Amino acid sequence: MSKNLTSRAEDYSKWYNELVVKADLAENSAVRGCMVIKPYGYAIWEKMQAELDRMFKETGHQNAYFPLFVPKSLFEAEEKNAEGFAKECAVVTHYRLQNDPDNEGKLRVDPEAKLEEELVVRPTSEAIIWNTYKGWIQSYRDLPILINQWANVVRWEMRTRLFLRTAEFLWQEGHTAHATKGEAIQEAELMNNVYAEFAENFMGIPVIKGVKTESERFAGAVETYCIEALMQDGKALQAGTSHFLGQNFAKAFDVKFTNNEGKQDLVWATSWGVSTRLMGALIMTHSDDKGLVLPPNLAPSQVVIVPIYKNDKQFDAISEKAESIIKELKELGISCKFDKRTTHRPGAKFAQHELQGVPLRIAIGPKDLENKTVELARRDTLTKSIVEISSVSSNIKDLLTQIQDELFTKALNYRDTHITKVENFEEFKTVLETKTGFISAHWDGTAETEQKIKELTKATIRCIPMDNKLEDGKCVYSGQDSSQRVLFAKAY
RNA sequence: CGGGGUGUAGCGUAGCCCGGUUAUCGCGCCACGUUUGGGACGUGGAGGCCGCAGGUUCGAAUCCUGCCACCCCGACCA
Repeated sequence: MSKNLTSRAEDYSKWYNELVVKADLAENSAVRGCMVIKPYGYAIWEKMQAELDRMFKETGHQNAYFPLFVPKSLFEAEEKNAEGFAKECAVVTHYRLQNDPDNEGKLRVDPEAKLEEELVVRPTSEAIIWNTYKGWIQSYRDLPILINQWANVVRWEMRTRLFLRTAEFLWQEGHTAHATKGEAIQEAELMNNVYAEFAENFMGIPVIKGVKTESERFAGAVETYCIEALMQDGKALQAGTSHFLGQNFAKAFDVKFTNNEGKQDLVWATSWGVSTRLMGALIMTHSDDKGLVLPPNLAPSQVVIVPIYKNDKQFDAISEKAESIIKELKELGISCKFDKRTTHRPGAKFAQHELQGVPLRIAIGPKDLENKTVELARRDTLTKSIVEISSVSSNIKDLLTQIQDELFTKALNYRDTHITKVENFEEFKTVLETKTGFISAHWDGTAETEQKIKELTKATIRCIPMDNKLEDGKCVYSGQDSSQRVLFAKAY
């Protein structure tokens, strides 16, 4: 194993894969396309979960849990949804194994144990949930239902990449039921806003809120809202989606309610989700050639203390200082780890904590003991300073806030300088190949043009921004009239 | 699912074309000692059904056949 990561300039996707493995976030498993999320990576995911969960509850949602398996007949009920996911479903057909008579010591599927009806391993849970909601909803008094579930889902992807696209992934999926169309749309927009706020304020990832075009829309949705982020290599990443499902699932599962005028009506629905893919977004937004860079909000340890000593006496004196710093930080709500491993030398520890993105590092050695100082190093800027030990905790508190802000600002600057307006298709192709990033261009609104552009350039319409201002123009490809610009990019 | 490639120790590899003692090297691992302000050094040590199953041969990591797995490029996708 080489000591250094492949640089981003050399090979961005190699850099990404190495970083995930070397920073101990995740690794490939014995199961094709499925990853093992390791403790350090999972700790970051837990930070995301905790904050999202808090935000969901603050907006009135409750958690529940629905089955992993969906009977095929339920799965196929909403046709568009079923058709959209059919190609990537894992299906359970049998329920028992037996000893293989032709192959000693091996097992085989018991041909007698075939299921009456196949079970689809959920690629998403609308079907099983709406089948359940049918029993819960009779009157407008039963609405709204505002439920989220934390779960795993399976989508049998042809090609997978750690966190960005795995056959099984962790996510949350909200599924809400409403009495009116307006209320459901409001919910879908609200949750997209929650995602945007989470991405920007908590993860430090600037996002563009928008709606998807018809061809990019979630299978079964009437409208798909999304947040789109831009990665360091100029490719876009869909970081979250929120769908207004209209009455499609109510129709498919016959979910009706009596409104306050005594009339039967179909229920309006939304669903919304973010996944462990956010880990990929996190990595590709902030990290550098030395490894992961974590915004303080997401760091399992926000600060690490590395002791430097020549003998036990020095170590004891340093430990005393370290423990008192940790106590002060704890009172300020800051997490700090004292890396007192005797099995690694300071240089190795520095390198490891940089690789793992710990926002701040304190080093305490004999010189510091003498001068009543510590060395404080920032992961994001890789700068070091000598700080009086008496003021170190207040210093750190301010610095963490500053780092969180600066990471966002830096990413925002990059993003904003990588949205390019183009007026013709030549320019479109040139910008896409050389500058990369988002391209803001007029589009005639047809799926044909969208498809053609995708074939020619691999760029897709990432979204039609929410606050888009109307502007007369000509479609960048067809030359037809257009009333607004949309954002194109190559995407993950 | 189409095209290409690769399987040798925990990881990365040499050897394979042209069969022949004990399968190469680096990292990592273990023990002891010296070290500790940016990935330490020395000495010693452990670790291999050479992807699996057949075949050819006196002899196979090496040649042949079949199978399996994985990777890359396309198509598909959060």
